[in-house]
Amino acid sequence: MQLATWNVNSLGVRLPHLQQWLAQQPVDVLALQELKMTDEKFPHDELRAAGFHAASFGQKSYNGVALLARTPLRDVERITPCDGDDSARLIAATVDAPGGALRVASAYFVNGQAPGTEKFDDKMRWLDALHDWLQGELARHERLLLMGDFNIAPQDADSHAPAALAHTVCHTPQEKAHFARLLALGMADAFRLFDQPAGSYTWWDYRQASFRRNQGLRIDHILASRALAPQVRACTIDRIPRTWERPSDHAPMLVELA
DNA sequence: ATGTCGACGAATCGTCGA
Repeated sequence: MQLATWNVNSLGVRLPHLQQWLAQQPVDVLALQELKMTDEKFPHDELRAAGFHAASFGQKSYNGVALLARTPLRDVERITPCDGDDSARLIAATVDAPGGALRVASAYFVNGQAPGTEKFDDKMRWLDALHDWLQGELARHERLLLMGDFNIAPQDADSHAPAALAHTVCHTPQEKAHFARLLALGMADAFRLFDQPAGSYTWWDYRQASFRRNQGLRIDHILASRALAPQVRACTIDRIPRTWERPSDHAPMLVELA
């Protein structure tokens, strides 16, 4: 069974990319982020034609997440974990899987702009709230995958310039501590269950020819619960869609479950 | 610091967010 996560940076613009990718990629479940559209505009017909059931949690202009699956999505929840923040950043659903039902979530974490800004403080609060939601969700669903754009590069190996960028967004000790707290709930960073090539990233800035120079960050992640981690067979990043015309700035990450 | 994108409103660019 193959699952994946992809920040498409506007589904309106990237639907053709998504269709092309799905046509050549045997994924069973896909978590999407940054739809940048309302649920009314979500392309259910096109995705049904591609063979997928879908549930979206969209909003105008910004944010927006979705889950796609070849089998029906059950018990869909659209979650705003942080009091006072109604942005569409988290959706969860249950899907059938070989080893039993699987709870999957697609998350678009607050970006945070820069340490010291109000938006960074918002990010810290949202991360706290996400932690508490995940703790509860794990109590309800032993077999759980949290997939999405975390906007955190958890280790030095996850940044092309860990020293120079140490005090910038996605790199700060506070953000890394939040990532560690999520792992401490019993989650495994699926990508790091395996030996990986150096310079493995999921996001490259559109500016400064960052992709060509592989100046990226690994900020998109798939976390597997304790019960599920032993079934993870592989975790990879597909850089190919980042080479296409008018690409998303993020590449998809895939995980294979036994 | 930012050379790039994308959405939006009210322009055919400025502003915000990433």
